[in-house]
Amino acid sequence: MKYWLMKTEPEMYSIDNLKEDKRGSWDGVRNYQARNFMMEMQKGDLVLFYHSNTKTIGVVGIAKVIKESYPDHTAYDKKNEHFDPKSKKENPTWYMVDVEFVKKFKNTVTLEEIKNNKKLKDMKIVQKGNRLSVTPVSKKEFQTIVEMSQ
DNA sequence: GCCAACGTTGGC
DNA sequence: GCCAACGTTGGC
Repeated sequence: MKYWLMKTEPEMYSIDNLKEDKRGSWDGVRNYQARNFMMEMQKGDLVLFYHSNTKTIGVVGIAKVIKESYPDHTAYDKKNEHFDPKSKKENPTWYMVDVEFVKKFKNTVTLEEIKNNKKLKDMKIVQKGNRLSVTPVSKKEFQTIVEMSQ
């Protein structure tokens, strides 16, 4: 089993939205590296749910992959903000996965706390200038984050 | 295939 | 709202 971190802006879609919906499709990813990571995801993989671009930045909870990558249909929809004319149904450019709500942390593990933890210095989100919305996380890093949330 | 211009992301 | 750091685009 693998572990991941996925970023979202809570104004757009927060952990509370996922909790309410129980499950959600992670569509709209239009970055090749992030897409490639999504295509590696397997059913049962766990995801650190990260809030960016907000007051309290950090990991707010856990989600689980329940459907492995499949073509992102929002790329074909002209009215969708993520429409991409280059993505063809015969040969899709973009993919998405489905995730399920697992838990919301009692305490958000903030970016500041992550930065201050030497064990987490290799995480992509603490390295400067990283803008990837989907990144792999090691088992150790995942467990450390979970411990920090308690 | 290079690279300048432009757009986006995301922390502050 | 600013701006640094990237990714993407398009002219040559």
